[in-house]
Amino acid sequence: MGRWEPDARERLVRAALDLFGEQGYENTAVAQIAERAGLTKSTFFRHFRDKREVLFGGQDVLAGLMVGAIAATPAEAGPLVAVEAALVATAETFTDERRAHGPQRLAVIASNDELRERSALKMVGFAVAMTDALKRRGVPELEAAVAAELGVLAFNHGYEQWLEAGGDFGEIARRTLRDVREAVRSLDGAE
Amino acid sequence: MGRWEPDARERLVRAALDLFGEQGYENTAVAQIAERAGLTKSTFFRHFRDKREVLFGGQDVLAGLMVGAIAATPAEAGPLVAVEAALVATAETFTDERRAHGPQRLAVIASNDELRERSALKMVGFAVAMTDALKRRGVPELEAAVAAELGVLAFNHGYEQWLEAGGDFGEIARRTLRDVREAVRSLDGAE
DNA sequence: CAAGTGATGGGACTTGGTCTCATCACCGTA
DNA sequence: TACGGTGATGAGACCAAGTCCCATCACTTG
Repeated sequence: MGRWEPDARERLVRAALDLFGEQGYENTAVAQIAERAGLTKSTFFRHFRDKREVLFGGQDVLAGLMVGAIAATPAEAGPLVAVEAALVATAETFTDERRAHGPQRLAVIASNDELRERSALKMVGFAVAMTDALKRRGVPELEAAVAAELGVLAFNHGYEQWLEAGGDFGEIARRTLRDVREAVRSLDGAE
Repeated sequence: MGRWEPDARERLVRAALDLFGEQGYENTAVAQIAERAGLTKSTFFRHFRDKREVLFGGQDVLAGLMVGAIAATPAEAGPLVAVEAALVATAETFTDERRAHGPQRLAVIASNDELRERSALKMVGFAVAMTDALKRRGVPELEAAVAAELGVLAFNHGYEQWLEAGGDFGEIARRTLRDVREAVRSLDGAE
């Protein structure tokens, strides 16, 4: 595969993140992002489906890791064990570099409706992916859906904590999933 | 408030639903929807934030009903009792007329990414609204989030069943919420 | 009957996103 | 070393979503 300046995609992400921080998401045109990255609008849309997607690059990879981990979990294990494995499996993508621009990314997303929307869709994507993976293990529909939803909740809480404090995401996710399970138990106890 | 032909908003919704069904969402321009409703593009965007929103009219009302019901639940009641009240409180909006074009609406949403995205955002909106309402009752953060998420799950399953079989949505929602709770219990039992 | 109000029409304008075609760097091979 | 193939890019036309601004029209109220 031929190339000129390498890493066009990464350059676009960086340019976008910077410009969104400087001027806000809505005040930044795609053409401007491309220009700062030394590219053109055409090329931008060749790398990203739309303007939003430049902020959600790795999400599909994450879903894949989750599904793989659930499939690889021993058949005897319960659904929540598989979900735990799914969260832990994503840990490899939580690099220091990702943590560096994480807060900036979150701030941009929080500032804009379109972006919150896309974020919501990505989370639903995780839930659906895990639900399907669990069903493929023979877990009944509703149990699978509940387990997946709790997993997404734990994932999000874990992500927040990882951004704040750093550390091994695998451990953090295990902890937040345990917290979620405790919350479930106290819920069911109270009436 | 002066007016000409009344119910501009309803006419726009009907026109949109029909055209989406006939030609698909993407092949239908806003100007065309407006034209069929005897209006113009300007007026369309005065009634709806964007093209998607024409399919998600009542959702904000639903969130309001949920929040109100949770606030009105006796203080001694547990979070899931409040969530049940929230779901039941939305039953009044589930009219026969709404059920009539429900399947068509769902089919259109399922056919398009932008619309699934908007739908996901609305569900997150429900979850956030209920979570906040529960926290205002003194429910700890995580328990509130879990209860709200389970509530949204039950709501969605209930909506599907209501579309299929009809009946009183309040009863249906109570049943699906009970099913979700049972699924939670079997989850926690298995390991 | 005049003035005010709220909903609409109309059109200019920006930008996201698609599409098509030309171009250019690199690669393998003769 | 020349040549053709391939894949990434550039360039520009084009359409539709969404914003803005101003004129207009129906209806109400004093």
